[in-house]
Amino acid sequence: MPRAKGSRLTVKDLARDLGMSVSTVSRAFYPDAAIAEVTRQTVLKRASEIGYRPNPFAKSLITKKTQIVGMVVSDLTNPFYPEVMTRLTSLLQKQGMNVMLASAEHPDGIDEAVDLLLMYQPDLMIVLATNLKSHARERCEAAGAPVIFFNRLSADGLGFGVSCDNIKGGMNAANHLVDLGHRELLYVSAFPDASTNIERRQGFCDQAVARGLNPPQVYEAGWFTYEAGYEAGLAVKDLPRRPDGVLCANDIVAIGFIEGVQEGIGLKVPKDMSVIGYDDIAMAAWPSHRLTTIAQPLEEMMDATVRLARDLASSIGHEQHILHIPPGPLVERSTVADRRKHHD
Amino acid sequence: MPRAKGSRLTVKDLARDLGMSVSTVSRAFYPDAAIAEVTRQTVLKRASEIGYRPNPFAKSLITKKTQIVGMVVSDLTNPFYPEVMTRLTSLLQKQGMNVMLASAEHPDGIDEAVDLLLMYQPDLMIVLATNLKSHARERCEAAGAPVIFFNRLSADGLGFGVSCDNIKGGMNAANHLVDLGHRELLYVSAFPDASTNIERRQGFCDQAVARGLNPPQVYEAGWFTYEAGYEAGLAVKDLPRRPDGVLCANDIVAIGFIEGVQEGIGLKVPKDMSVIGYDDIAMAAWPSHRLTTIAQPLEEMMDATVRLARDLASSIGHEQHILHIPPGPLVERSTVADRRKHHD
DNA sequence: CTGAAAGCGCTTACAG
DNA sequence: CTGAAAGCGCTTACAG
Repeated sequence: MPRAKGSRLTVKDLARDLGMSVSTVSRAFYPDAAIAEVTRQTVLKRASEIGYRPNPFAKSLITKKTQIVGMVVSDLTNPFYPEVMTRLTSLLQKQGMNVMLASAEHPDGIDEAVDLLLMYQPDLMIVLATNLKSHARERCEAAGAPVIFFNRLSADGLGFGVSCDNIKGGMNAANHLVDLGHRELLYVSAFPDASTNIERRQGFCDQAVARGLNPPQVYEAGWFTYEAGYEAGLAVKDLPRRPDGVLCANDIVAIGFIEGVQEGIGLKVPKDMSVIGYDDIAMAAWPSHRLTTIAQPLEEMMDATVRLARDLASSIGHEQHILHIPPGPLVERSTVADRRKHHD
Repeated sequence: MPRAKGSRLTVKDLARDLGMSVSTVSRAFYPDAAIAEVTRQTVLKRASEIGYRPNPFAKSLITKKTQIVGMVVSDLTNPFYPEVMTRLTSLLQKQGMNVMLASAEHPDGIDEAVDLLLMYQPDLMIVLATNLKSHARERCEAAGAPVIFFNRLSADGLGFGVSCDNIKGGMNAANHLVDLGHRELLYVSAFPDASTNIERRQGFCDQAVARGLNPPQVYEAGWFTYEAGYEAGLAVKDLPRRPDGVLCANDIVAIGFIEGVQEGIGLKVPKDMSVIGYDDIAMAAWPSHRLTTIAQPLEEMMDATVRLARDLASSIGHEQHILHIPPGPLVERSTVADRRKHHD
């Protein structure tokens, strides 16, 4: 028997309806509570009939658990993140957690976004944002909320992280190019303070040298965007040496880069220059691009994140650590050529 | 003087610290409360010093306002939505509202996502999702939360909506093509239950007829995705009549369509066929695509949404209505040809 | 296994 | 303008 129009049903309503005490009714919603199974079933049945659900706010006041995970995003122009954000949200919801979102338009706004979310005392924060030098970790820790950095490391290497092994990924790209006879490499760098960018570059450059090449040239595109990649492509003509193989910091940069190289200075990919991306976003497979790229092991990364989230939210102790998941495979498509026949 | 490690500061702590009553302290946070201005300043100053902020959950228990807006998304593969979602989130945050996110992987999951959000008794729901035949509006209304449909209409035409005038947009596209001498039009339709799709189609087809052409052919691509557009492009060869001008349901469909037409059946855009998109997403301007498109008046739409959100959240009465904002301009790029010279 | 009572952190009539 | 008290909707020792 629903009551006044606007207001939700409360435990009291349900208790009165059932002729039980509020304590008993409340217990029915907790699997571990001491309550007769038959009582629980009666309560649950009636609750769903009349549409009663415990008010999560009142509940959190007692339990000190909010079931809320705060999610901070900023790197919006990269299609990788919307997908992660949205799929992670679905997965977390299936675990009974709800996502509160804060978006920072600029990498420097991350700390602000974090503070906003912290007001709601989330059980956990997940940071999908770029900026290595934010103070997100300290702030969350001070507020008692553990943080997971997804696809990023925190500035100090502390906190929880889920990341693919970007150094290894960079190495794989270098090996692939060297194996196919490339001799002069280039790394197109994106946001300089992103750990992904730094690690991919390091793996790529070190491995090139280890394989006997000159240290790769590095072009600082500055951002993880199509536009930055395009500018980098245009700028290739001003490089001291013309590269024959390049790794871009991620797919969206690579797609812009290829366009810049082809339209701006008339070089052909992969005939004149091979290009590899990183992420394997949906767009990389489009006929328009057919980008060869290092895949991210997205499923594994998300599963690991959700598992970690579940544990942390229920206060299961974990040493802070970074989960390094092996990089996904190098997906061969149409932007890398075999140059071995051209060399001796 | 902060207290025990884990726990947040409370009004009591601040009151004790200041030698005031909790009532007085509490009042300092409400602009309309009866409190001496000097007292308020003292409280606010000390609060920010020791880092006290009222617990929003406890607060909402009394005020029945949560400052939460629930946002439902589903149309994720369309880059239009991540951008809207994220920018809307920023704008709402500036108004003191917080966004709780639920994502439905499938259009049919929208109602489920809505229920989940409703648990948190949001002051307002915003639906960014596709499906015209969900019961989102009824459910939200039953739960006492007003709904704004962004870029969509509800199935029954009720509820609040912010939408560009898609019929007008479709007409503009038809006029542009007819003006440039196109004679045989095609509409590439996406999700059949999306109001945007239906309205754009209607405006386009009706106006073509009004201008003396045959009714445009319609190809049902089924989804707002690149892949659906690509398939549609491939399918052009099976059409009874070869179109010389086409409007796609949105940009991402258009980009896929063009690729399909060019790669699959060797026609050139715009030489053999002109194509217009809808939305003017960032990608449309990329050198890879240079898509001619009907822009959405995004800024106006978001501003209108935020204004409406503010009013509704603070219970300012409004008649339910759809805000129809005039469509943005037709942005001419490189996918429409002038065919007037070929006709007499 | 069940119920009466206390209390989570707040706000808001009600007196003064 | 200020404070003491009641109460928002819940959970959880504490008795029984």
